[in-house]
Amino acid sequence: MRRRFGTAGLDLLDTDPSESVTLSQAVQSSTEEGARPDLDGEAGVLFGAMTGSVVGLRYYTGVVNKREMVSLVREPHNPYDRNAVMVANVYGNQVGHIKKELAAPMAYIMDNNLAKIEGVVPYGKTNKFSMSVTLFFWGEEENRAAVTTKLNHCGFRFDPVKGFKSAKAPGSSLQEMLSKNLVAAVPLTAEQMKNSFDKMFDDLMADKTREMEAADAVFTPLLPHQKQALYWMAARENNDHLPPFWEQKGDLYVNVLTNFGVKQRPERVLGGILADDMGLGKTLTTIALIMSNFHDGRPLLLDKADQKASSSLLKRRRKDPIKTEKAASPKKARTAEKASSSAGGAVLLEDAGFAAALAGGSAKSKKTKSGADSRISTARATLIICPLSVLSNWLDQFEQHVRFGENLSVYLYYGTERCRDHNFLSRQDVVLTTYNVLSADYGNKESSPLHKVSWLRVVLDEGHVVRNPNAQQTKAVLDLSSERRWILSGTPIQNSLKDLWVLMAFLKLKPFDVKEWWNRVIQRPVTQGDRESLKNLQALIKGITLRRTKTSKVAGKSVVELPQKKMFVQRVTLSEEERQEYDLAKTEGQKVIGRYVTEGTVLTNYADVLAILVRLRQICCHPGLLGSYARVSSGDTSAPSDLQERLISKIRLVLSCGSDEECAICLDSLRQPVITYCAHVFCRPCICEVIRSEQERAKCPLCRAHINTKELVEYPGDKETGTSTSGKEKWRSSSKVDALMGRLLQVHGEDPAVKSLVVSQFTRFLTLLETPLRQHGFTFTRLDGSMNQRSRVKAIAEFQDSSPSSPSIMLLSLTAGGVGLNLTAASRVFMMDPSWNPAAEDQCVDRCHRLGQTRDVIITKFIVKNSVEEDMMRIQLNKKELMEKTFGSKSVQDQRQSRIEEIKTMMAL
DNA sequence: ACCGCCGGGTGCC
DNA sequence: ACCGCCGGGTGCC
Repeated sequence: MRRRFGTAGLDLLDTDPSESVTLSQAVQSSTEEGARPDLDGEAGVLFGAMTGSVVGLRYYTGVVNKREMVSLVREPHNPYDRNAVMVANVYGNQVGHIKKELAAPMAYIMDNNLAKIEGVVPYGKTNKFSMSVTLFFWGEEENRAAVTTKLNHCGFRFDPVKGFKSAKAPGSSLQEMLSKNLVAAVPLTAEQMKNSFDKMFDDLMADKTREMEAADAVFTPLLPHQKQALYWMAARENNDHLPPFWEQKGDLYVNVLTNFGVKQRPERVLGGILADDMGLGKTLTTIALIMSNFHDGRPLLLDKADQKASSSLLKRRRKDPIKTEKAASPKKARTAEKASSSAGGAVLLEDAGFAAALAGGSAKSKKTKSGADSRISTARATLIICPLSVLSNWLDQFEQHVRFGENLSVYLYYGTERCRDHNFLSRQDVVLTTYNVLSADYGNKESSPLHKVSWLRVVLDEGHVVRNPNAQQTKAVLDLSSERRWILSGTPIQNSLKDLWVLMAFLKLKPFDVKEWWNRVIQRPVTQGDRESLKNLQALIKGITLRRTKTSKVAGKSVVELPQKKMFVQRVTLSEEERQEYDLAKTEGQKVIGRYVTEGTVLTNYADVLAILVRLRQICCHPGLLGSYARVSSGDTSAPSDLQERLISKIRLVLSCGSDEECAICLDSLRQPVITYCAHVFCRPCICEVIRSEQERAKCPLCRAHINTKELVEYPGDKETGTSTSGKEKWRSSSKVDALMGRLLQVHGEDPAVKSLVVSQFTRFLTLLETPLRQHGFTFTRLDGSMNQRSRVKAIAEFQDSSPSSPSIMLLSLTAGGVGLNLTAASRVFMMDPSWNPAAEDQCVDRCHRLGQTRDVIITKFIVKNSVEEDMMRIQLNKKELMEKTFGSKSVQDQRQSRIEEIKTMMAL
């Protein structure tokens, strides 16, 4: 049986390992989301705390310190009492049982998932037979009554808040906890989360500036920031420190967060997270690490000159010179194995550990290594797991960066013909596989070859893909056995703090590899805004992560030198005809909105207001953008009788043209837009969160009308009505189109090799632009949100191609593609219309202003004089300033008010 | 456990 | 003596 919990055998006091494994597994399984939904992932509220007693201490070996956190585990099959609740320390060693009177209501509460109960031992062990424990009850508000009633029925009562002083685990007195709970738990958005993490990494660049040269076998010269990463990674792998939050106190090693202590030194964490931004060369750095830091800082392969020159000195440490394994394809594998087994034992090496490693660790040895010093490693191979899409990239990069002729054996463990002999695998230098293959193998547990090898190093490429703790692939990854572990990821936090748990578990950062401790000590307190815990999290991440963004600076110098980025605003004057049309629409809009303003119903009619603004913005681009339905907008008169229909037409009005409206709750671009019966558009997750937290009392954040989940109408998607726009009608230009064409011709005249991005929020505008582009003989391609994956990839590849026949222009919708989208072929950007969301514009520019860009990037923003566009620009600037100043912490009321002000300004009201 | 509880021994002071 | 009191045995769930 494999030890998931892993450390049971480490406690010296633990006399019967087999028993403790079972125990550990009980702890483990009780914290896993299993058959019943669990609470510990969700924050919940603290119902209260009380003191209980732990009895039966003399029968168990688990020890606890003063203020140590303990876990409570139900034992429904206990032969003496089916209500039994056992108490275990952080390593899962049993300490005792909860006294039976109290165990009765606790069992009821735990079995019905009414609350999550957590224990802290206030005094540690004061006598041989029993001790007190402070119990904290956490749960959903709706279960509070049930919990209190049950406890009262059994004669128990929560301690009064005021008199409560004892049992203070760090940062967790009842008072503190209750007061924290009064602060509403506002979940961070993905963007806020990303920002706070980028900030977290920022201040720790300074001490990570030492460099290390790669081994000679690495052909490609490393850039300075890559040498820094290499130094740091090698140092992490060779470090001899206690893991974060562990301290030596007397003869004990104590975790200062949980106050748990053991005699056994906790295992070192060799590895971490390389979280550099895309394009900084994580792959190359990792290859350099593999080549340069084999055992004890020595390179994996010694080059020929070195071998000769120092052969006598190095005799005992040098690699097998007759090494012939080179199996890049499964077919070669078998022959390679034969060759190596005949040559394998030929060299005598005195350094047992090194020798064993060179020969390749054979079967996974039972984890007997205990002391940090006495371990003898037999591991040789590095296992790299990556998504299928980058598999070939790894092979290419090994090929490209490792000096030609080196006997590096890289085995691609992929395809039905893959060699499943774990002895063979453990003799490789590198084994490359995918998450799919790994978890497929893991499906037949007994026979998963990758799980039989003791790896020197396991690397999770794009490590953020391992996120769901219940997924087979996660279990497969966590169950690998390795000395050193690395996670490569540009975005270690995809959505929330929750995502980090798997990464901590993979790195075996005790005690966070067990979810209960991660939740209790980090996740819940941090999400509830506890500063102390956030500091702890920062310290934890800081210690194990290296992250540089393309804008990171090291000692005042940019990590990556990017070409310049220059932004120009080109003001466009409307033609007389356009101006007339614009002013007409504006007067009409002023009337409508003016009425709303005097009535105080701007927010109630927000969808209409937006539609009017969109209409004005469209006229600025091209009067032909006004689709037939857009003209119906201003009043409410001609709307269809059916409410559903009317709402759909409204939401379509706001979104169909591809405009980038934002959600009033998250202030970010709309995701999964829905419209309420009161005609306001939000992200579905945002508005659902409001409804969930306010229940029946839920009101629309914009107009305070009652809302509920059933009354949300989805945006049915853009049905391109494909009417007037397709070239049939007589082509008519616009001032802005003319301005663009003038620029494009100029650019082309100066240097035909320069490529441009033409960006708009209105996809219909992009379509319109196709006509003049064709007329002037430009070749172009297009990328917008409506395209499927296949055609996207094709469009990007075409555009990035440098051949003369490749398109020189890409029509790009502002929000198309993720952050990863790489359009470095372009060095000119034309922003056809301003967006409400400045971040969206920055992100868009970053698609070409990124690593790999060789030219200066010139951005031209077209802004129509005396129009909403100018107002939008101004508002954007204010917003940016405000965000920087206040961290976006404006109250909802303020936001509403400033929205109204914005609209009034724009409509000159 | 320097307790509580149980049950046997014991019985004026 | 159908009590009180004493002191030894005993002890999680």
